[in-house]
Formats: sequence, structure tokens, C-alpha cells
Amino acid sequence: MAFLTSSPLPKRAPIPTAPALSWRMIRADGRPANVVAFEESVVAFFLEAAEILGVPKSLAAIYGVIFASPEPLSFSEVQERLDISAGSISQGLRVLREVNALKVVPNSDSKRELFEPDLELRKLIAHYLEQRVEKQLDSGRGRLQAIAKAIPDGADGSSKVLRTRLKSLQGWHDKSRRVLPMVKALLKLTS
Amino acid sequence: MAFLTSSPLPKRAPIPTAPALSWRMIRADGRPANVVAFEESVVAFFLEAAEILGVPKSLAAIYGVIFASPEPLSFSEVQERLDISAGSISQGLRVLREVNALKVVPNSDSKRELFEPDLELRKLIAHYLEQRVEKQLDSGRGRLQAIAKAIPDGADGSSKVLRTRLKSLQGWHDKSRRVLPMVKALLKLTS
DNA sequence: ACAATGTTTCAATTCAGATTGAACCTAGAG
DNA sequence: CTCTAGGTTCAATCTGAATTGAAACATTGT
Repeated sequence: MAFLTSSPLPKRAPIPTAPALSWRMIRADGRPANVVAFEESVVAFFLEAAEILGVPKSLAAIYGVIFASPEPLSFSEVQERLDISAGSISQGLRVLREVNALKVVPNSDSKRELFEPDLELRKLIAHYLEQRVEKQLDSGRGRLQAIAKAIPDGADGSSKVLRTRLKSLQGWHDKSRRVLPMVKALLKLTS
Repeated sequence: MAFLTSSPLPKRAPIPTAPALSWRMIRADGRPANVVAFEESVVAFFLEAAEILGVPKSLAAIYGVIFASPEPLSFSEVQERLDISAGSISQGLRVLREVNALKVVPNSDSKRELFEPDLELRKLIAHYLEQRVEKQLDSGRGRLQAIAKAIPDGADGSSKVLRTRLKSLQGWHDKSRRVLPMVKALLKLTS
């Protein structure tokens, strides 16, 4: 986890390895340079966001190109724009649909579906918070009870210390549970 | 990323693979069963929390055993309790100190340091938010400007759509930036 | 109906990051 | 001063998750 990489150890000058965030992911092929540049910066933005949230790059890239396109894109158009295997694109599109990051626009001619970004990112974030955070918080509650039971009871110093710590843990747990809905609410404002 | 694993594909009954969160990580060796059980549940709790935050297990385990001990522990005591290489423990302790998850208690006799958990988790969380979230949000600002510049200007439909999307992105970006301090504030309450 | 092209699935591969192992320090003991 | 045990460092290895590749399946065009 990069943000925990311990401080550059004293010795030996830290080799300035290029951060290399942008990536050979957008296909330049024969398309106009400015369009490509635009796509690239949008994708870079989402790649970075994905990194914060711990979401696979391919998803970010796929969402990115679709977001960067004024018209909805088909599977194969996404494929043309990205240097990613068909398999990944297929899976990526599925996940993004399931998570409501993409809307499916039924194609007028031809039965192939078109995809456009769902700008209602609210839903997306809610999904994220529920799946990732809420679920874990719930199981945490169980674990805390287990811990409480396991504390050797007695009034000696040790047990007291441990009970204090448990309290602190419970405090944070509760706090987290209370903060979540507020975050949700805050995100809803200004929609 | 587990929470994005696309829904169990229609076909083929999803094998109910055991979640297996607890782990052979705590050394039972010759220690009293109830102490071990207690440690195990505390460590399990932190392992789970670590998973939400995307922090390496070894860190969680180390913090766990120290948290579970009424008295401060030395390097070698941590090592006795965990089934983890000395290297990992050394690095783990360093990171945890740097991040203020652990306090160093100067040992009365012998110069070896002892570690105890810093219950002021507030600092810890602040660090996390700053490093992981704030930093990225900042670089995001730059990226958004780049995007804005790259939008082909013109009043035709396409450019308009793109400008709308950029707006939406900026909206979310701003919102995130505004939510962060509030989260920090909320966590501070009830400390 | 057949060929060609587009899409899905999933086992095998690759990749990034965590963990180990062993050489290397350092502090205290003899 | 040398020896030893406790700690640290970092290149090599391992591990789990993301990605690929290719076989199956689907759709469109001839």
C-alpha cells in the first residue's frame, strides 16, 4: 500500500523512479490527436480515482473512455479505443452495468447495445459504501461481542486495561456506523 | 476486489468456499487457551478492518497482538505470538510507529523498546485520510483543469455534452473535498 | 445455410504488492 | 576486542487479484 510505504530509508539515495501514472492504455491508432489527448486525461482522472478506492484499472479505463465520448459507445468501439483484451472489456462492462455506472442505450439499428455513463454517481457511491464498508462494519459488531466474552473477567489491572481498550474499539465502531449515514446524506446534497 | 466480483454467473452452483478470515497467524505454542482465543479474536477484528482500508495483514496482526496485551510488548514478544517472519515484524513495527499507531515505552531495564497501542486512533485515521484521500484529491484538481482545456471548444452538441460531464465531475470533486473535513470533524466528536 | 464478425466465459498467465530469508548491523556480555 | 543474540535491510519469492487468450456462443450479412 503506497501510502504506508515507510519513509525512504535513510541510506542510499532514493532512485527517482518515474511515477508513471498515465499509461499506454489509450489506443492512438489513426485518430485525431486532440481527441486522443482528451480521452487520455479523462481516463487518467478515473484511473487515479480508482486507485483511491481500490478498483481495478481496467474498469476505470472503460468507464473513462465511455465518459469521454459525447455519444454512447458499443462494445467494439470501447475495444478500439483501449488496449485491453476483449475478455476484460466484456467483464468490465458487465460489472459497470451491475453497479449502475453505465446505462444501456438500446441501439436503434442493430441489436448491439450502446453504453453511456450514468452521471448519477450517487448510486454508484452508495453501492460502494454499502458493499465495502457497511457489510464489514456489521460483521465487526459480531467480532466485538466475541472479544468482550473472551476478556478474562476479574478486577485486576490487566482485565481493566483490556476492558478499557475494548471500550475504545466499540467507541470507534459506533462512531463509524454513525458517520456513514451522514456521509451519504452529505453526498446527496448539491447532488 | 471482492465487493465488485460480478454476481455469481448464472450457471454452475457457486461453491460455498469457506470465508476463512481467521488464520493460522497466532501462535498457540504452549500458552493458555483462553489468552490465545482472546488474541485471536482481537487480531481477527483488526484483520477485517485492515481489509476495508486495504492495509497489509501483517500490520493488522502486529497491531492486534499489541492491542490485545495488557502490558507493552517487545519485538521478541510480538514475534513469539505471531507466525510471521522477523523481517515483516521489523518493518511492520516501524510503519506502525511512523503512523502513530504505536507508542514506544522506554524499557526500564535493558535498552530494548516496548510497544503499546496508541488509543488515539484519531491521529491514525487523520493520517490515513490525508495520505490516501487528500493527496489524490489534490492531484485530481490538476487533472480536471487539463480535461477542461482539452475539451474541443465549440457550441455544437458534442462539446456541450462534454462540458456538462466535466461539470458533473467537478461537482463531485468539490463535494468530496468538502465532505472530507466534515468527516474529520465528525470523527473528532465523542472522541 | 454458411461465413464472418462480435461477445462471453473461464482456465491459464501475468503482475503488483506482501512476505520471507539470509546477509548484515549493533549492543551488550565475557 | 571478540562473540553472540536481537534487530534491520533488501533482493528474491510467494500470493492473490487482474488480465489475457482462446474456445464456445451469438449475431449479422451473403
